[in-house]
Amino acid sequence: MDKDQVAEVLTNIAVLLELKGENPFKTRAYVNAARTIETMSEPLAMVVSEQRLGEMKGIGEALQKKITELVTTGGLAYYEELKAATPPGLVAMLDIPGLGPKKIKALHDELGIETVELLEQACKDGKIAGLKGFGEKTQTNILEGIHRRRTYASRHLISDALPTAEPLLEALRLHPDVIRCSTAGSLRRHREVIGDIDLLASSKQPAEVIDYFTHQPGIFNVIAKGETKASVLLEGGIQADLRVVSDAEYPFALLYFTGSKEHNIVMRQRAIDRDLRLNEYGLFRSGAETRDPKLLVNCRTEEEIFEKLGLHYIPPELREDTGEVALAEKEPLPRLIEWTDLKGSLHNHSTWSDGHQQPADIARAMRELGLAYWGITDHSKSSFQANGLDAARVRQQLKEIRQINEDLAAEGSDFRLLTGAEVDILKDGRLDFEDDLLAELDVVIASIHQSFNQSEEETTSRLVGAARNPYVHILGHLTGRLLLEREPYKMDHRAVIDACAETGTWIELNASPLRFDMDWRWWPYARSKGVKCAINCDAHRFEHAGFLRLGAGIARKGWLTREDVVNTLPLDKLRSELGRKRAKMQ
DNA sequence: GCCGTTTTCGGCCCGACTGTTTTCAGTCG
Repeated sequence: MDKDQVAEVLTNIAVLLELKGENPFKTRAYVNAARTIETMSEPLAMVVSEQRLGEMKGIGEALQKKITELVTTGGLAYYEELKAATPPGLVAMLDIPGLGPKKIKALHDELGIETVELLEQACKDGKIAGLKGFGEKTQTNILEGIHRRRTYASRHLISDALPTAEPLLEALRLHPDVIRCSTAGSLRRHREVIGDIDLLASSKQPAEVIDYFTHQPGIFNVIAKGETKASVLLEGGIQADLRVVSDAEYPFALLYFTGSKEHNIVMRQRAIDRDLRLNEYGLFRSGAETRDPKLLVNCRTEEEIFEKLGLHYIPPELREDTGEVALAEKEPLPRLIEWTDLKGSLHNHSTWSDGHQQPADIARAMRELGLAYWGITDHSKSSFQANGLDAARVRQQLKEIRQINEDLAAEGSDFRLLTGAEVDILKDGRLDFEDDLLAELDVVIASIHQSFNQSEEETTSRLVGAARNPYVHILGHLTGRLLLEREPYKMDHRAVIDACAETGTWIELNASPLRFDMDWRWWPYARSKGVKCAINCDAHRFEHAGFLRLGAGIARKGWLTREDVVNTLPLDKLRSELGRKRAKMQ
């Protein structure tokens, strides 16, 4: 078993233990161990065989044994026993809001309820309200929760959440009682997929702000409403939570609610190590009363809180507990890329294949946006579903684009289209075009669009092979995933990144909000190997140029700076970089 | 289940909200 699989088993064990009613700290030990395994940089099998598991934080004697069993035998008796003892329907019930392990256990023990369907029926029959600890309201809420889960997905693309959050935030900004406000949570951290929208405001009149918020247009219903906090369900199916705090508390609340949870635990622990206490209300010198204002360490902004804890500032995108705190202790974090650093996108489509606009119109639109260049890289012939081009049509398109560029030059414009192709990596690893054709193109992207179900070894060797081709500049959407729709195909990131490092091949950060592929979690490794990134829109329409902004946000999560991203370069420098690999490999 | 210069037991981040109770447990983030 590899580390992802081991981490998944450990996470599942934690869920099963919760349902069993085990000590919550024992449960957490499994969650922590899963995270440690997932984020370790060495191959797990090596650490196991060298018996160095115990050196890792959070892995003691018991977990060493279990992980070793998983890695060496591919299974774990303890896990199988737990699974056998827990009806799978109970796990599904955890997804219903308001139902946690204790209530689910009670439902199972008292009424023998083992599935969501049985639970729904029991609610309708009025059997739940009579149980100790349950009531009419809980029964109704469970039914509503089951219904809502069927009607709406509970996870949302950031591209759906951002435009939903913006009007709410704007409304808060305009309210006279609101002093400061911001998004928080996973949205502020710019996660690719979010659960709900977190908003934070400071005010002297919290109840009024809460009331104002719950009466905004676009609210389907109000889930909860208190003095300082409200949750609403928006018409698009996304939940939004608002918390209102005093302005003195605001920076602490913003830090706390931006998270992530794991990052917060590290920060709190750091405060404790300095004889301080950090929570959403403040940073306090140690004392019996944790919210005693006399013990408060004054901070007006998040920046000041980091400073008081002996840290350089950590941008929200990096607050994921992937080593940011340890580094911020030693030195300023890298200056992350800004979306305005981007000069164009190298991977885009036109009506020649499955795009919606013609090259001349695209050139005009992208020039007006203030970009410097735009690659036209239509599909190759094997992508027949996308109207892929054969060699003859590619050469025809080359002529058209050259003419457009000549016209641009005649008008005195510096904007240029780049010629290119998104060439398919075929099932057997060959490319869909011959090298002599690829050599005629400004920019070549190689991507997988077929045979998604091959083994990890086969897919990896297709990608490594493509990287070894001297004419391929970029590997496109590395894993083929479609967020919330399609799983990535199996491939070995490390091996592919290493091959790119060796050959001078760039890796795409496909900025389509359905893809964001390669995943941000792999960019620090790629960066450490000197592999460059191209943030590409994979645009099929004008509007997709806006993906540059979203893509830059994901690149920031991957710790990327302007220097790591090739399409921050001006056109002449980009052209010389595009020539570098071809020169090196000939 | 993990951890430890206050170390082999007794902690483990912590507060708001809801619904059920009648002082609090469970859930959530």
